[in-house]
Amino acid sequence: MPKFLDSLPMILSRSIDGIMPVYRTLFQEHAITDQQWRVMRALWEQKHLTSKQISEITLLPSPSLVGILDRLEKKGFIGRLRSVKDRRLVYIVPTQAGRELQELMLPKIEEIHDSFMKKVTPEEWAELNRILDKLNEYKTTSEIVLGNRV
Amino acid sequence: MPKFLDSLPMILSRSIDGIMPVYRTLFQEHAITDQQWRVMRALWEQKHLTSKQISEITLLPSPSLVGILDRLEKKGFIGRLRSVKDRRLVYIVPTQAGRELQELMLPKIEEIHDSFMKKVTPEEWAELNRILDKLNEYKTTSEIVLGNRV
DNA sequence: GTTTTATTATTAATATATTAATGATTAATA
DNA sequence: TATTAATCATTAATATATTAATAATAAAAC
Repeated sequence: MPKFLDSLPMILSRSIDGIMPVYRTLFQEHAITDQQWRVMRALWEQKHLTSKQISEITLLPSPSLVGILDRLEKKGFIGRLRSVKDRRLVYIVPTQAGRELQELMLPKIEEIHDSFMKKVTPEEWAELNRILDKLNEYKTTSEIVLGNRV
Repeated sequence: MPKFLDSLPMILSRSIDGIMPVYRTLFQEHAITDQQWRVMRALWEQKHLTSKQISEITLLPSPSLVGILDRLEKKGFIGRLRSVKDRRLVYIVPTQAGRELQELMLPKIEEIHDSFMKKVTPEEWAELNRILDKLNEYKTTSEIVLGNRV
């Protein structure tokens, strides 16, 4: 009856708990958090992004982003620019210091990424993505019972 | 250059973001949180567990657990019992109401689990676990370069 | 053109995560 | 056995997640 530890949320949590500390060592060297890096990473090669776009790219919830952007702004890594065409929008732009942080961190982030890629074959990596996507496909229970005849 | 969205943290985050809402609907019906359910689930068929044991089983960090247990206690689902043999330990025990909550929720949790299991073949599920484990195996960079000759 | 509806960023309230530190207690060691 | 080191639960400080609500603005519908 080991369903708890083998449940989907638990195996994914274990995986994340094992993976993030590898990145976190780097984040701490630059005194930023996981989420703050996600935002900076999303701004890579972008002139600007709205808060909503950043939310969609980074998967960070909008209400959380307010504080995350506040702190990045206070650290001098980003700026906020209210759109003149649609005054509801706020464009987030990396500052010079933000660009420098990106340049500094991205190569090491990619190193870490590569180190994970080396642990599995390209086929396994593709399989992982395929299976996760399959688990996230939306189907109602009845549709499953009916044998996927959507 | 889509490395960001295809990075390990991002694909796992996307997966969790897709999966948890399915469970959360049930949690909300019983007015508890993801973490609070994890604790109750860990206590299933256990007379008692120490806070530390619960932390290890549920992957919830000890400092978070203090508040989570506080709230479960306030809701009447668990009790705290100081050990007499080792007065550093605190045993967490489910109350009658806690047992009833478990009985009520566990079947539905298993239904949800089964609905996910139906989305993939048993082989795919095993593959997923195997690949995630492989990604979490600890190897130093040099060991990988040397071709796993540990 | 004015009312209604949508959208964007934000606030508010509560719960949790992360890191470091602490008090109480027990185990290990000189 | 007196001292030191380790362990457990907890606190503290800061950052983020979750859900619901709000103010400002824009788009749609009447």
